[in-house]
Amino acid sequence: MEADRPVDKLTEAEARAELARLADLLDAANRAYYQADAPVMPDAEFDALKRRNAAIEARFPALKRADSPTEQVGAPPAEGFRKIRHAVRMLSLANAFDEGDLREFDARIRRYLGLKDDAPLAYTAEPKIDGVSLSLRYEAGRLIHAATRGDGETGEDVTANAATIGEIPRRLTGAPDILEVRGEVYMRHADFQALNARAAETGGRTFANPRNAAAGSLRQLDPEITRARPLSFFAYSWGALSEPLGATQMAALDRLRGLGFAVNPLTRICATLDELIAHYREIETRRPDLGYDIDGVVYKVDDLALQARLGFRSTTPRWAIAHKFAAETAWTVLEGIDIQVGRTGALSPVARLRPINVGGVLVSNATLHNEDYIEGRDSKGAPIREGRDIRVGDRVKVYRAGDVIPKVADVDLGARPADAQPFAFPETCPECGSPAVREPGDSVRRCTGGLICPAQAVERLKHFVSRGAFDIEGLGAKQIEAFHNDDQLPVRTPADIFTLEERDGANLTRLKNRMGWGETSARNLFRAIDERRRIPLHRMIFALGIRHVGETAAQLLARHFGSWRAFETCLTGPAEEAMAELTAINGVGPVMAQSLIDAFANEAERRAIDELAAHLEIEDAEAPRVADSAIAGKTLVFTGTLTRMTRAEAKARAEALGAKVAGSVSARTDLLVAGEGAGSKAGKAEALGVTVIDEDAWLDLIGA
DNA sequence: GTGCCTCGAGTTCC
DNA sequence: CTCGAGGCAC
Repeated sequence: MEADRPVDKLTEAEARAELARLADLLDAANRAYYQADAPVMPDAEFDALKRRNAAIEARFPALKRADSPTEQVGAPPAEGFRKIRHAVRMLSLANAFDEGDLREFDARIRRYLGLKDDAPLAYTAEPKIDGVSLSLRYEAGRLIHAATRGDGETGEDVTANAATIGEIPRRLTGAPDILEVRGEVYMRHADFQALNARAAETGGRTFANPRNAAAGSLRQLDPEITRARPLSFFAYSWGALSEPLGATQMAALDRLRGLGFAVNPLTRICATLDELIAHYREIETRRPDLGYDIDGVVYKVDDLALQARLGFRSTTPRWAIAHKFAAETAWTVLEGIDIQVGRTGALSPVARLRPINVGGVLVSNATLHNEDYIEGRDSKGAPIREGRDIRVGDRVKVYRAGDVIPKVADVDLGARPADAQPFAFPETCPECGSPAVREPGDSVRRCTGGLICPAQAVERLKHFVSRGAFDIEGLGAKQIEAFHNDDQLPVRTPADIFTLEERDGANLTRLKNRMGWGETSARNLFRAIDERRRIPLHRMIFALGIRHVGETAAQLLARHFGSWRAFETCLTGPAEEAMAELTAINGVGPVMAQSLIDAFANEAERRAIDELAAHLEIEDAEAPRVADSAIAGKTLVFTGTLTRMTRAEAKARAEALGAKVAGSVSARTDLLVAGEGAGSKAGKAEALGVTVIDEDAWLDLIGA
């Protein structure tokens, strides 16, 4: 067709067809570039098509499609939404799946607070809306910004879109000077159906479920599109505040309602666990008639002073839990079992399924965990599924754990084909043929090929360029695969990445011979690689991909050793000394230490590390940051009975202020906090000349 | 030895 | 998101 006819000569019908063609083309290119990381057309051509699309849209605004490529930036962060750092982190919630989990939750809270089993402890219970969480910041009563949750630390700025939602006030009267309201943006069933019906009529794109519709609508680059989408909002929490909203969760929610926010009408106070369960059942019964999707019930300790005492674990508050409804399940046929080989050599079975819709998502793969799971046993050998094994050809039940990860939950023995054979888990690596062995006590079988195994090598490289490691822009998983298989310009070890430009030569001929690479993209890649020749120590350690050493452990090691030289010297020295130094680090035990020592003792690994380090300038780690508090860096011991807080709480407070808490008094103890009825520890402390303070002095010290 | 709590590693789909 | 297991406190 006349693809390149001048825009001003197009008839309306031609323009419509051309816009459709461009939308497909650009969408495919976008996906290839951003999702698969394998460009299918040169950047210049992509830009030209995009300009043409925009020109046609400008001339025929009425024809602009719902899925217009000008709206659908493939999401390179730079062109997308601005980032907003949350003043108070947006956490997720721990989950409870049955009454047992719920009783444990209550028991844990009582233990932490030192409350007896029969002491009163009220909770709020409210439906958990299945939408998109949003944080709204108001200053002096004006909406300043709206941010999505993102990773909890940093979200996306969707202020212009949020401001178009009717249930989100742009101005508040009588609100605290600073007020961050948190809640859920969602779409009601009726609105969702109407939206999809309209989209179907006009040939626009329809959404699979209300949650996707809400998420997609909130992330429109053009707020006018969001305005046309029927979104709703429930407030359920808050972030930064210049003054408290109330003394209890319920009072705070009432205050928010008074300020003009919608608060879910099914929110209740429950005085006992039995009341919580009764309210859960009631919400479950009413679920089909609510008119919007919910996926459980959230319980929170009502008393905000108690919430403050309970505080947070690493990613969740201790004072709240989400009681989830049973996940949707579906039956389908297991068409095959493939074995994937991971970075550490772990052989993981993946179920290939006859595609099936589970809760609004088409699922064709699912995890089968490991060898034991297929056979119907748990890691300790106890039977699960009454010991029924899973065979290719079986009819299996699939669900999405946490509404995300597809899993095979059960098998229908009645539907098993007569010729179905038990699955023979491979004892050699399907990728490299090396023996795959299972260490005693380990639940996974691992390929012993190490770097010989192409699957392990490529997974190691993917880890190397991943987000917490070298994070090289334009060099994602797909590109790593391509370079790994490239005979002209191979990348087989991390060091190869840093010699790419040199090996390709000044004309970049080899890279440009490859599909989708032009001058610009090649230059951009080399620039991105150069930017990482200077790398912080912790990123370097994490990037090595040593088993048991994740991001946290890498930070710990970097802070302990301070420099690459010190780290390397320790690990290449005598093994006993290395073991002693490593295990002395708080948070490093014998297993991780051995894993580190083994990695540096292996000749091939060691060579790869040395070659890599030669291309890099590894930055020293910052000296451990000493928290700014009276007890930072001190070692504390508690003894006797504390009356105003429990031991667990006191310990958490002390650690939050940078102190270490030990169990017994020694010469290294800086401070002993003696509660009522302190015994031998106090005597020992005095004998050692350790400062002893009472509970009141302790509370003064921490400013409580 | 037991019981948290966290971390690490593996997983899917958009 | 979940499971298993490492690390640590009791």
